[in-house]
Amino acid sequence: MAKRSLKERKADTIRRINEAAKEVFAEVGFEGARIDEIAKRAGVNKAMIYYRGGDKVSLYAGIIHEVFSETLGRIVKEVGEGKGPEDKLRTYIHNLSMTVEKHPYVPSIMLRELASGATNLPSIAQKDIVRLLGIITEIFEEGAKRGGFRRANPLIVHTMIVGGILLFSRLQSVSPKIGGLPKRTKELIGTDSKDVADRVTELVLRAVRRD
Amino acid sequence: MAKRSLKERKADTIRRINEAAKEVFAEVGFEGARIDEIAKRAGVNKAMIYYRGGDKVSLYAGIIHEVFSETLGRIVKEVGEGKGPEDKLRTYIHNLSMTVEKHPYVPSIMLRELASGATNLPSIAQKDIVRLLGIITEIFEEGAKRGGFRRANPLIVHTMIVGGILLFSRLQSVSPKIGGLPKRTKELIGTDSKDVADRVTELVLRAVRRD
Amino acid sequence: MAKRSLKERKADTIRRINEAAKEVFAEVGFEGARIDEIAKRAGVNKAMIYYRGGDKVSLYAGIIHEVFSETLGRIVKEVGEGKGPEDKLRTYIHNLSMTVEKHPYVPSIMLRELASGATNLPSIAQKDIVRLLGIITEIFEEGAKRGGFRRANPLIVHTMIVGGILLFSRLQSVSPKIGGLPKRTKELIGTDSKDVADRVTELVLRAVRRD
Amino acid sequence: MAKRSLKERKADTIRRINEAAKEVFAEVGFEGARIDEIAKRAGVNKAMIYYRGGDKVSLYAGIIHEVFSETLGRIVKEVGEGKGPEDKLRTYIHNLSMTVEKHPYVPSIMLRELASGATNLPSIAQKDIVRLLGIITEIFEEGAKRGGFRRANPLIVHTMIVGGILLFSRLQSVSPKIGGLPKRTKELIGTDSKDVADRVTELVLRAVRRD
DNA sequence: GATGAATGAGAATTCATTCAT
DNA sequence: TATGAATGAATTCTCATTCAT
Repeated sequence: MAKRSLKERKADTIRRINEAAKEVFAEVGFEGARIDEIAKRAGVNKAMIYYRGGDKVSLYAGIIHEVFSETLGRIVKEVGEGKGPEDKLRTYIHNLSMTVEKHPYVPSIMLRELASGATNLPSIAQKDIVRLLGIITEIFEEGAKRGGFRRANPLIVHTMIVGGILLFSRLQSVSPKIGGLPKRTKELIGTDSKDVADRVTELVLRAVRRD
Repeated sequence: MAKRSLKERKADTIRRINEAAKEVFAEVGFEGARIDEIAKRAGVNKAMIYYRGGDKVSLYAGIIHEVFSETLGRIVKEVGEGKGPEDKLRTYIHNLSMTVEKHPYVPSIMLRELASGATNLPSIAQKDIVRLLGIITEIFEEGAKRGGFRRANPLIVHTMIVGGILLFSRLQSVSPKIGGLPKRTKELIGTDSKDVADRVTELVLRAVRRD
Repeated sequence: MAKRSLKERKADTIRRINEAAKEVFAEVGFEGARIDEIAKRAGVNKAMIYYRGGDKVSLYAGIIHEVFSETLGRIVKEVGEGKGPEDKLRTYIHNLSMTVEKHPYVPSIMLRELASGATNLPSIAQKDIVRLLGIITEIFEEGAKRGGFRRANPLIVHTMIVGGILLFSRLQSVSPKIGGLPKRTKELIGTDSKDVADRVTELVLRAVRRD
Repeated sequence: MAKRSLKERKADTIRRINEAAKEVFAEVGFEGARIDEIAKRAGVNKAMIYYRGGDKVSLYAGIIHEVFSETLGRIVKEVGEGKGPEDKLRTYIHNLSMTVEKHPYVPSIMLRELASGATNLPSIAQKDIVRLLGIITEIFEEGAKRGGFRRANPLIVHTMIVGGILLFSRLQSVSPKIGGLPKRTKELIGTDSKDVADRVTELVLRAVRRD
């Protein structure tokens, strides 16, 4: 094995811990996650996790924050550059979907946070959510005024978008475990995630466009 | 105080245990739930739970099964009686929404199950899900052939419907805890749940109707 | 084994835990004490200790408080009844010595608290100490005014009394472990504790009496 | 900054480690002391402590030994030079007090050792204690035979002396933390340590002198 | 039917110590 | 000489579950 510098080893260790934590949190949630298991998957001693400054809570918070700030950052920038509400809505959906595609552990974690009432969600992430809701509300306001959108409750649309993306992603993961699925259903589930974003986008736009 | 028969006391105890369990599982999930807490809320001794309902797993399974079989039973019956795909889709959405309305703990539990890959979902409930997916698939097939539906992936529509209902319900619960929400957003969240079903239905129908 | 009622068993368990805790805290101090060891000596499962409401801190605090309030109670009462400062001083010393005789774990615990700056001393016990110092100060004031006492710093006298009692008690415990003690020294150490109180009293009175 | 030789740096490092260790051991005892904390206060890396002084036990032993051998050496020498038992007793007390004055961490450490039954006391230090007890025993024997001392148990006198010095020193440290002390008591505690030795000496001599 | 007492098997976290550079 | 990285072995505390009455 090629020798690596101390710095590289450190960085690698941290990265492995983070990867493992994402996996485990996604699989079994915050409460269900075991530090032992994270350490094992990261290939480090359990104490290493604490040495690197993280107890369970901060490990979790770090992961959430990373994803949220990245996603929100992209959305703020790209939606800001969008021409017209329809384009902006496309961008909005596209970016949410991209996050799920890049970080497959996100749906599990987010669904659990929604389930628990955001118990373990760091407060900074809560602010990110508020901003996200603000953005889609603006898109709809603009759409109703200038663009061709019907009047609709943007939060319901938002939950349908996010719900569609998150739940479909989970359905894809869960389906192999579910026995008795007919072939046809399996094929429908096998849709790839870019495709999902496109289909969701299409459905949403049809739903909100003025005739 | 009027004396109650043994039978009545027994039934009452079981009912209280079930109510408490639903609450706790919804609040903190399966892993996070504590038998101690359930016992406390039910006003019974911890040992009583084992004496009655069995262990944590079966307590959970019982709750899930109750809701699933009830919901699926309704849907099978009423969708079967529906006239045409549009009517059937309305009934489908309406019944899902009704379950959430009657059993406010359902969204939390379901989202967690989706998150965890149905780890704790009893196998009988898995069959129920398969049947549910079968039903919506049929509605869309019929809609594409005879009715006025466009070709669409019914699973994506299903996840948008369910996602919309479940996530919006959670958003309503979580929102008081989230600081910094603008008034306008709070108003939009305050929509009542029947209304939500109607709005979801309307959006979905617009999305899937052929022009 | 004779069957005992639930209440008796409970009381017995609590008593055994308390005894064991006193032993262990005395032997190795608060920091050194292991819950495992306490449980083992008490003949109960480790979890029992927590079931009975005590974590390490409260277990310790309970023990301290018991001894302090008992001792101070006796001293306040009996010193109050004493005739003249000399009698009161005898009573003061006698009662401190009695506590050590009845509760052999006290010297270890108190010396450690003095060493650590009362880190683990419950605040109520701190108040007890303040009162104790108040009492001896009054005895000396009265002694200087009315009785036949010389002017002396009562706190120094107090520390010599308490130091003598506590350290001598410890010397008796430690001496068997110390190799190389000459016979004569061993004999001197073998003095019993009532005797110690008497000798301390005699020395102190000689030291403070006006010629 | 002037460059220092390797030797100087090494010596300085060792000195800093020793100072820090004394502080920490005094504050929280052997069990409570953390190598991390010692390293931090010494301004060195944790591994340095092992590289230099060995492990926790030997670090502790080194500190104890230093103080003990120094104190005993002084006492042996100066008591040997003393004229008559009264003078020797003065010297004995004076030297014990001097050690406490020079090494403020000693009372805490010694009280803890007494508390724990000398668990962590290196065997060489145990021999020092035996010699110390021998010396005071001899002073009293001489005093009873030739000088003007009454018959008294020298070990009890020793514990009163040592107890007075150690406990009063601790009382001074602890008192700022204790709320509710009356002004008068605070003033009495504020006595400086040389003064304490003088007062203890005076009290002891009055107590043991033949009338 | 109901419950207080009790426990085995973990769970997170800490810490003295060693390793590799 | 000096140190950051890493870990094995505890340690406190928790919790689902069983037992005895």
